[in-house]
Amino acid sequence: MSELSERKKLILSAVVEQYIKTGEPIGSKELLALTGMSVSSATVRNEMSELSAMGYLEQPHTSAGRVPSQKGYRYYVDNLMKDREIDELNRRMIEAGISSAAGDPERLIAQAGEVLAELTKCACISTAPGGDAVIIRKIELVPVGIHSAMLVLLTSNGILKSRLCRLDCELTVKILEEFYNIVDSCIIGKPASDISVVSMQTAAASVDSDPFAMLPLMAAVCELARSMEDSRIILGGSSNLFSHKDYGVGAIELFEFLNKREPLSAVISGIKEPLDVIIGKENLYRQLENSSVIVAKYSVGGRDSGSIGLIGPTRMDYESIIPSVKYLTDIVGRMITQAIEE
Amino acid sequence: MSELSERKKLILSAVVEQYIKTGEPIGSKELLALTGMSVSSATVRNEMSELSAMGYLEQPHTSAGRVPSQKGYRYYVDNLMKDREIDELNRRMIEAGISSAAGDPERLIAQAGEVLAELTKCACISTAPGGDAVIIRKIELVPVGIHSAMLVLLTSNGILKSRLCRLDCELTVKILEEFYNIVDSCIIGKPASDISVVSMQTAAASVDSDPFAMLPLMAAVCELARSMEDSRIILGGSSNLFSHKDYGVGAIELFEFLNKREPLSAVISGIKEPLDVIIGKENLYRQLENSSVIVAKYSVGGRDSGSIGLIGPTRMDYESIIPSVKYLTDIVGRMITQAIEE
DNA sequence: ATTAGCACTCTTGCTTTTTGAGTGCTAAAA
DNA sequence: TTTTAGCACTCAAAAAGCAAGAGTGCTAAT
Repeated sequence: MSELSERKKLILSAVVEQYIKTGEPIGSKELLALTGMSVSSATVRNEMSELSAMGYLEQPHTSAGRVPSQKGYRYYVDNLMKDREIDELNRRMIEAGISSAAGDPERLIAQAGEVLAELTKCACISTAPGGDAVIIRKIELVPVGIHSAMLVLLTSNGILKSRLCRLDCELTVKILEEFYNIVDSCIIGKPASDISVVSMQTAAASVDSDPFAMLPLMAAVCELARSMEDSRIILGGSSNLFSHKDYGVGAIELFEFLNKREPLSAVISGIKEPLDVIIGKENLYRQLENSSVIVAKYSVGGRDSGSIGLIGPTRMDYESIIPSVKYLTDIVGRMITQAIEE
Repeated sequence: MSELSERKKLILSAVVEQYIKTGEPIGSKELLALTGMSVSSATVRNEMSELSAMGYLEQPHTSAGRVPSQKGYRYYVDNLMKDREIDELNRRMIEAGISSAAGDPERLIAQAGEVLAELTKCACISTAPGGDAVIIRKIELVPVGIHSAMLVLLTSNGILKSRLCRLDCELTVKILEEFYNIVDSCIIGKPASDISVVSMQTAAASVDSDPFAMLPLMAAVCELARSMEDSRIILGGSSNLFSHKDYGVGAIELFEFLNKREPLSAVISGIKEPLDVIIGKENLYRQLENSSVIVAKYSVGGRDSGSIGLIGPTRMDYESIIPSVKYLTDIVGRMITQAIEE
């Protein structure tokens, strides 16, 4: 597939990089100045013309310069781009930005997304650590009033959710006791995905005293367990999208698409490589056809646990962003591993 | 100040209402058709001309109809607008929208804001219940690993915050015990605003064993107490602003302004009336000069506890939105009161 | 105090012109 | 065969011009 002549590679690469920098189509003269090649502009024009025919470049209209096509970006990312280390500056920013949230995995991921988004002027979607085997570690029921209590649920990946719930009857010591019995026998140590409405109902029914007292509590447990799954997706810095004139008013549509949340998990999950770049129309969703997505997985304790994805215009600075994403997933993985395993 | 003739009032009122409806400037003929007055268009023109001179109306350009000026809106809101009940439909929507979050004050406010924003196509900023006298009701420290524990803090207004924290040494029973001692004696029952870094440090120093073990925990308590204050502001439905063509591209700037969060508390606090309308340039911030803000306070157990504010274009439907806001603050206040006091 | 009539002003939408960057092609040169 | 100079051609974007229409403000009559 790498059948391009060296000169073509040089030209393609220059077009991509310059276009990323300026956003303007590149003409033959400009290109000449840029690369410092010692041929005439006519020669360059011929080469560009061929690159167009091959599908790597395209022109907005007949009398304009060239811009990279989707295929052009792809070739650039796969073959031409240098594999840089992360900028010193970016590294510092990332470290400074996330250090404050070091101990708390959920906050850490949220913070990391925020920092990365700010740094790259992209939107960031990420998943809190989790994966297949989230098990419930601990449940506490803290009485708040006579009829209400705060239910707190803690999972093996260090995520905590809470919810205030109201009882129909008074919250007696007996009820508390029975609640903890059920919890200890049927919930603790189980995967969160196993907690279903029916399993909770049968558990509640097995209780000595009034089982109806237990129901609202069990329902709340279910709801929390469920929300563990749902709320894993975190969106950060989505308003950065407005700063790119590439999108124009389309930014609004994209913004609203991202804010729907539901489709996002499909966007960043289901990659096989540790880092993947999806360019333009390669995306599943029409709404992303002018965007590129860079996703990387992070792993906790040696196993894949979540991923962090960046969304920005196709014309994004791949060469500098990719190392940042790589670095971030790396460090975040290490930090969470450290926080959880003692 | 109510020195306008009846006819002028009728005209001003019609201009405001029609402009709110269509967004187009109103000409003399259209106005005539609208009000059904039995005079000629020339007369109406004279009246409009006077209203312009008085500052209640203005024209985008010489040959266009009139639109309300800021002063015009102000007069309309203060004197002309009918004091309606909330629409049956809106009431239903609100009730349906917030019922699911009934038990949990923080979620309730967030949800209420979301619903109100959706209903009115405005952005909604609100403050979670709190006010001066938030006291700390309960603190739990749930061990997670040997070196880390989840700190959970619950306040009198039903808000719960949690944070995972790491210790430098092992988390022994002794440390737990001493921690709870400090908590019981120095923290529980105190207002959150009293929890300062120094008071925590002295508390930690008073402990038998290694006081350094306690420090990270105390720091975390501080941080949580502080975050009670900071995170009270909730922003909802801000992307609705994009649906108003009034803002044009200015919507982006406004959106970014709102997303900064910091200035928002100044926007919705500091009102004296139970419900206040701030129109256009009356706002403190330049970024809001084309917006109006409707703020209402809600009270929990008889005392002011927080507020809910709507932000939309100056050309918003005051007459129908105001009753909705009034109703929502009312019902939210009642619900939280019920949830907290048993 | 109203009203009819009319001249005047400006936006809006449309078409036309101009300009300039950039190409593609051809024919000559290397 | 590859490169280059030269030139005609294309097309978007900016500028300029034009016609229509809505709406006003003023004046003089009612």
